Amino acid sequence: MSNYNFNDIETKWQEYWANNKTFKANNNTTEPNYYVLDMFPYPSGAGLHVGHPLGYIASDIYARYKRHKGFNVLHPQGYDSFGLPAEQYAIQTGQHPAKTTDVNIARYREQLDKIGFSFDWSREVRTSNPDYYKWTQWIFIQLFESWYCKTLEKALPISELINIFEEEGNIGINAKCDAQQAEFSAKQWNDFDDVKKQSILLNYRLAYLAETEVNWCPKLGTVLANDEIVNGVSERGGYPVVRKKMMQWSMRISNYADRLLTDLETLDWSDSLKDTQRNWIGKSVGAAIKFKVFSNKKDAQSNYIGATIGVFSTRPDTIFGASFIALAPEHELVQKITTIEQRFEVAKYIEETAKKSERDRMADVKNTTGVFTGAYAEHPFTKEKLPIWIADYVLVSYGTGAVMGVPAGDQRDYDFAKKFHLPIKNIFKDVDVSEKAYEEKGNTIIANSDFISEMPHQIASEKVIEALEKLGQGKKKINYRLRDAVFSRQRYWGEPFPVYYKHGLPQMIDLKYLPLVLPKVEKYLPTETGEPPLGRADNWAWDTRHNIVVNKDLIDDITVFPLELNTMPGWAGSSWYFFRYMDPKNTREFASKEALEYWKNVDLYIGGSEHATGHLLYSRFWTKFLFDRGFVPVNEPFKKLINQGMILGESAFVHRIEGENTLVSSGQAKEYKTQKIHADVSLVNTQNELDIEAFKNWRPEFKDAEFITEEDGTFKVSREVEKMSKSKYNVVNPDDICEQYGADTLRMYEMFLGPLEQAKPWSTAGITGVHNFLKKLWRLYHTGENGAFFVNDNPASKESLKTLHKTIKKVTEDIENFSFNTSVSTFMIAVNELTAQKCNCKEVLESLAVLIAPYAPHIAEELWKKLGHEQSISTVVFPVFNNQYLVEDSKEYPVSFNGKMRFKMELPLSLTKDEIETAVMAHEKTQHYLQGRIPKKVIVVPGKIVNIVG
RNA sequence: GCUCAAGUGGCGGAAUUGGUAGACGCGCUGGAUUCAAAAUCCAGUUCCCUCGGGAGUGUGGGUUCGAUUCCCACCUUGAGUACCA
Repeated sequence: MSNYNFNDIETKWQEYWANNKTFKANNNTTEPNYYVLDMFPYPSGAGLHVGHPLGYIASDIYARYKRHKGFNVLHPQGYDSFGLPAEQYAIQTGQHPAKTTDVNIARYREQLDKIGFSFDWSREVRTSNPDYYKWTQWIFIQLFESWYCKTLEKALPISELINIFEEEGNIGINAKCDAQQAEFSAKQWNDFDDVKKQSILLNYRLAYLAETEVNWCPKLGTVLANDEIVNGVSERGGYPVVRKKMMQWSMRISNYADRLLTDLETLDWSDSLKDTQRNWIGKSVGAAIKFKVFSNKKDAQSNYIGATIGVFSTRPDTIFGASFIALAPEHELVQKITTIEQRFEVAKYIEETAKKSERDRMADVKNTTGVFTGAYAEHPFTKEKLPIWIADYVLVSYGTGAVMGVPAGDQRDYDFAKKFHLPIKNIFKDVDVSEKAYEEKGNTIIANSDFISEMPHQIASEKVIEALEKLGQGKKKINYRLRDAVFSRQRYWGEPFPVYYKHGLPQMIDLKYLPLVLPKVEKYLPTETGEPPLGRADNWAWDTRHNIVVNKDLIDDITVFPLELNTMPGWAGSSWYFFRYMDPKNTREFASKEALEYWKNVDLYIGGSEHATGHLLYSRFWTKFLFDRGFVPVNEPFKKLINQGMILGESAFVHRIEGENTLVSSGQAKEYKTQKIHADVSLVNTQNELDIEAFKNWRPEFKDAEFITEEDGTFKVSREVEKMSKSKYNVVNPDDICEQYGADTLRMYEMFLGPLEQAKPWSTAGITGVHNFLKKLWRLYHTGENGAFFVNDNPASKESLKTLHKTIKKVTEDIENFSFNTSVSTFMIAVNELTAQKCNCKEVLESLAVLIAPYAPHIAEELWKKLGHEQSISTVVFPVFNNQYLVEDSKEYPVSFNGKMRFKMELPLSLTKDEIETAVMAHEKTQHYLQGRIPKKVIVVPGKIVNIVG
């Protein structure tokens, strides 16, 4: 007697894989290699729910499949273990975040192990481990020691830049750096003192220290990157965010904007994800135009105040429609150009707008406000004097922080002109702008515009740019929305910067003395003086004579200096971890040249789309940088990327009659005015019946509540699909599923739920179908007396071979296309057919076990062993599809005409090629299609398709 | 507002170089087995119907011998982004 005892089987094989290091990847083989990666998890205290493993299961199926196909597969896993929740827990409890993190990781590992993943755990990485963040610090130093040459479009060592400065100054340098950098000659450079030189170099370094306007979250006590803010509040916690100027480390990611954009073309990612990154980078092509500023309307050179306002416009063709210039309230020229009469008004307006938070400003979009500066800008062609206004619809952080107002061509300019009674000049042919602006481009023809009248808008744009260049008042310009990434966080639980400050200038600690390990602090909060938590550490100064960390009392600014108090953001460690897996134990390099050369980049990366503008962009940026500097051999980290869809929860609700302590079953709820209250899904069975007693215990405030049931006496809840989360009481734990149905059932069911990339609700109700399938599969191999294992060596029947090869074909295609959901169906059909055929043929059943192994590895291993094999099934070659088994037994021939027509026709067995051609030509539908036309050629692909060309 | 994705039975979903729509599973109905239940097995299950058939893949058009699939317009839902000049 032998039942499908999944718990025993799974425990047994999980131990076997661990003990035999079955999935250990080799760094040096002659076989082809393949790198399958999951986005490593942040180990939160809540543990895993059934949604988390979805992507891991998919990647595991693919990794196992690739092993069967003879690849040396790298399939590692680790933890993104620096992060906010552990720190906030530390603030509340005083427990060191490292401890919390270790506990959480242990729990994660336990949960992951139960699902039977083929991870190579010998390569585990943890970003919070000093052996790991040593190299995060090292990469930071490399960024600091690099600049970006625009001519070569690559990062170069800063030492080369210094050489150029010494020889030629900075006049010939085509670098992307801070725009304000003044020109200097070689002689001037050599005469600068060290402090001056260092501060100039900071303007070129890829990691640089600068006073920047940042998103400050007072509640979290830290700055946030743009991608960490959602709807004007912090992504984590939902706290308000304000703009604030602070001295911060930043990354010059904007240097890479163009490459990050164009190289998207080379990647096998989904279009929607590429689009998200394109939008985020936000390239727009247009013109930079300079307007001379005059103190009044009169056309006299004496009124020119010696300043120009630069604007950026994507529509230089509309320049003759400009009727005003608008500046952002924070624009640096505001003070300089405002006339005496307008000073008071302007100051008042700026004060008002400064008070508004980012959020208020967003909420207030429809409300057009502004104030006149008293100054005028000269139109470069008409010499007309356009009034200069200040308006808060202009953003200081985009373009130049100033726009030319063209009411006819832009709705915001139009609204502004209407409100302040500025002229609206129609510069479009046959277009009505009396009600609203005309923003379409299409085939617009320009009118009333001097030398560009009657031209289509694209040509007009080019002509205007040409003319501006002649005047020296403008040129073609490409603008990006992507801004440099702030890299400092005022937190404890992150990588310390390997930086100390000598006379206020940052100095890097040499690699030899890394890692610079996080110091101990008694509290994880900022200091009373507003310094980050590291300000509380006593041992936090750098002794340059002994190259060690010492007590900060010893700071003398001669040999002992203060260390940086900020830490790195969460994305630092996750931007390069995929390289570390290649050589995780290396103490001399972040990964050896050989390992990097062997594995190259990640072949398949699976993870959530929420990282589109964060992790995935930063990783690409760092990889390109490391590539430029020759540290890695690849320009892009992730060749193919799949976003798994989220698994949603099915929340359960009980209906409560408003104002009463009475709960009513969902079928009766329409009769009353009710409100819905979340009930824990574990208290509800698959028929949506609530366990009333358990519910009362769970929510004691309903202990005495009255329950209005259905007529049959049951109490039903209503269901709604929501995100799976603890607060919605709809979390399903994978451990429970493994316990009740087994890991193989969980794995197959998660795949069966629907397409990998699609969001879908979890419903435990349907799991029995998949579980039954595995039981049937088991029975297929146990047809002996009393359910004993039984196979025979008889040759396979034609029928069974057909079933088998149909299945091989479909499953292979499915795996290659990541349609894991349909191959589960294919397996079900195969098992049903083989059962009906009473197939006991060893040969067929062996192949079937291998086919199923990537999906349900435990049962496959067990069956494989019963079939008499010693080796793990994971070493077995995947079955190969053989067309002949389908052809020989098939009477139906799908027919395709020149790629346009397909139908099935009944043909006798074993026809020759010529006979098939004749039959096809005589076929009624063929005749109908051809309608007397004579085809040039008939192509016959055995058993599959007939193509008629002509 | 803009960008993208998706709309198919009671439910999750199959089916694309355009060729029998609804595979597979859940649920439901009936039957077998059982003292009974669970489990298992078998049959049925898009809708309408006068049992001959008719309608049908969000809506309306178009291309085609033929459209869930391609094209146009619209509606709905979801995701991202948002005063980006």
